[in-house]
Amino acid sequence: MESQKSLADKWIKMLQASGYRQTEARNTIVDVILESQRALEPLEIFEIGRKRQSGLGLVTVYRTLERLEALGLVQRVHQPGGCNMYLRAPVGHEHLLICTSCGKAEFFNGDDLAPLMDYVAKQSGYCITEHWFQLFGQCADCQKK
Amino acid sequence: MESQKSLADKWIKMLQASGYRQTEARNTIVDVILESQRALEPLEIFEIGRKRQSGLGLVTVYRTLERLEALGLVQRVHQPGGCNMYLRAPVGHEHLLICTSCGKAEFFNGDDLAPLMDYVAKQSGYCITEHWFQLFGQCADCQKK
DNA sequence: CTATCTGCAAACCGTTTGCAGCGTT
DNA sequence: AACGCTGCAAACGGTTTGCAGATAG
Repeated sequence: MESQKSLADKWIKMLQASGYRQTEARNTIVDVILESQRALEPLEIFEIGRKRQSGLGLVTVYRTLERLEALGLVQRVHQPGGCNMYLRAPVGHEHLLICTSCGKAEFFNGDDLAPLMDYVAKQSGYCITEHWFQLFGQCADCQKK
Repeated sequence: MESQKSLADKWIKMLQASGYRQTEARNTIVDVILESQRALEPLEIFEIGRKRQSGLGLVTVYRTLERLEALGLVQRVHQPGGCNMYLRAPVGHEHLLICTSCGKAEFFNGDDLAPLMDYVAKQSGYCITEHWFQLFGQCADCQKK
C-alpha cells in the first residue's frame, strides 16, 4: 500500500503535468481526501481543510474536485443517502464496499464479474461499456458495537 | 410480462392499502412511469403528464414519487449524468442495463453475484446487506445506427 | 363531513458563475 | 510579466415547504 504522502505527491505532479499549478489550497484538499477513510462531501472537505488553512474557500473545493475527477484521481460515490460524496478513484477492477454505520470505504477486486457481463451482453445484444458494482454492509468494527 | 394497465392497477391498490387515496394526478403519474421505456426525471414526468391532465403540478409529481419509492414500487436510478431519474423498481434479483445512447432500461437477472458477495464478506469481515450492480452500454437498435 | 390531496408561490440549499485581486511559474 | 488561481458574493436550478381551497372516501 502506497503511503498517503507519496500518493499526494503523485496527484500534485499529475495536476502539474496537465498544466495546472501547485497551490496551497490544492495541497490541503488533496491531503484531506487522501487521509480520509470515507467518502466526503464538498462541504466536509471544506470544513476539515479550513482548520488547516483558514483562508480556504468552498468554491475552490468544488473546482479542485472537478479537476481531480477529470484526471480520474477522484470518484463521485453514489449512496442511498445521496450522490455528492467524493473518494479516491479505484485502480484497475476495484469496487467499493461501504459501511452503512461508519461510512468507511474499502476496495475489493471484482474480476469475477467478467463472465456474468459477457453472458448479459450475449443475451441482451447490448455492447456493454461500463459497469457499476458496489456493496453496502456493516464493517467488522461496527458489528462489535 | 404483466401488462402496464394491470401493473398500474396494482400500484394504485397498494397506495390505497397504505391509506393513500386514488386521485387523477396519481393515476396520470403512475401511467407515465409505467409506459416509459427509460428512467424519467421529475420534470419529464410532469411535462408528459401535463399533456394528459392540464392541471397537474410538479410538486405533486415529487410527492407521488416519494410515496411510490417508499412503497418500493419505484427506484431512483443512478447514472453518470445524474441521479434524479426514476423507474419502476426491480423485482427479485433483477439489475439494470441501460443504453447510453437512447436511455432504454432493461432488467437482467443477477443471481450469479451471490458467490462473489459471499467471498467478499468472508475476506472483509463485513456483514453485507445491500448491493448495487448496474451495466451501461449501447443497445442493439442503437448499434445499428 | 373529515382528512387527505392539490397547485401555487415562496423558501431552501447545494452548486456554479462573475469578478477583481493574488500567487505560481 | 502573464496567466492561472482564489475567495467572496451573487446567481442559479432542482427540491421542499406553507398554505388555502378542492376532492376522495
